Amino acid sequence: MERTFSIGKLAEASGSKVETIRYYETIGLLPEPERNAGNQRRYTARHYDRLVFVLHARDLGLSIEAIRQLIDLSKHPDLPCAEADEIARRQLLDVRQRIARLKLLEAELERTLSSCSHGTIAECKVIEALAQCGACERHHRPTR
Amino acid sequence: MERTFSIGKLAEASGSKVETIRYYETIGLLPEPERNAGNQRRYTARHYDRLVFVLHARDLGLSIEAIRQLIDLSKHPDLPCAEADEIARRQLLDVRQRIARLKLLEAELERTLSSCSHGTIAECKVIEALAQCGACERHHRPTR
DNA sequence: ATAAAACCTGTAGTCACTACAGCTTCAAGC
DNA sequence: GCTTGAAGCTGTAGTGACTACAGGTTTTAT
Repeated sequence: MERTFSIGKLAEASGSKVETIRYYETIGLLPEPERNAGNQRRYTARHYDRLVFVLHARDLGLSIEAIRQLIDLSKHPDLPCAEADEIARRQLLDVRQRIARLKLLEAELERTLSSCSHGTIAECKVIEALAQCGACERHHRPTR
Repeated sequence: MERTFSIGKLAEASGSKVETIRYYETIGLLPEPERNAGNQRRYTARHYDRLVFVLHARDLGLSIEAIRQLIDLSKHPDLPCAEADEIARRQLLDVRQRIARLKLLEAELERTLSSCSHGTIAECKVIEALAQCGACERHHRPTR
């Protein structure tokens, strides 16, 4: 019979948390494991593999829904992989957009900080800069 | 008497939403405006300024809590601005870390996608790559 | 045998909104 | 002045992806 381990060991081995594992089970991302005589979850290496898959995908920024789709896809190994490819491609586009946006924020914060002459709040450029409209993409009317 | 406008006009002028404005009021980021005879909110230019300040700060990634601190600071204009400066500085560090992290993800997704030979799911590198450990920073034991 | 650590379920809290239900009020056209 | 539809009101629930807690049971180590 297969070697099994507790939820605590699985959390430790995977670098995640006990609560997260139980949460993934309730939303169906992890299959329900067997229980021992005392009703405690006993995991196998297959659970570990699945959990690591989910954690990696989350680390890459995939939503739970996207991961669910990938798992569903992997249950039909003879289908073409265009869909899986598409999920990753969309994610890549999204990551690139987030990088671009964050770089704008970085520049804006640098601008904000460099203009601060460390006086009192009344003359603080940080607060002032936020009240004004720097590299702002928002559609609003100009400040008075 | 001052010119006032409705919550809808304020939303439109600021590029935000009616619900968001009411939400900011309930959590104390916007002061409660006067009401007209029919109990509807009537805003002034000062409300608009405050809202734009909050929206800009949110766009820059500041948390509601950080914005609350900045607003509190701005009520004491004679204090030194070191604290406001510090909030922006922490935010800049955070933004830079997020950028660095996203760039790792980008590289990983590129790697994942470029190795896909567009066959069937069984041989799909996208799913396979997620199951394995690329540029992964997570502390877990190696896959079998 | 006992005590501490780990586990269980179920529920509530987090953040920053967003959506909805079921009302009241306002503005424009006739 | 009347009607109608848009806009406003309050209060509550839902979102995503967990996280924390209360109050119990089981396992493990001594």
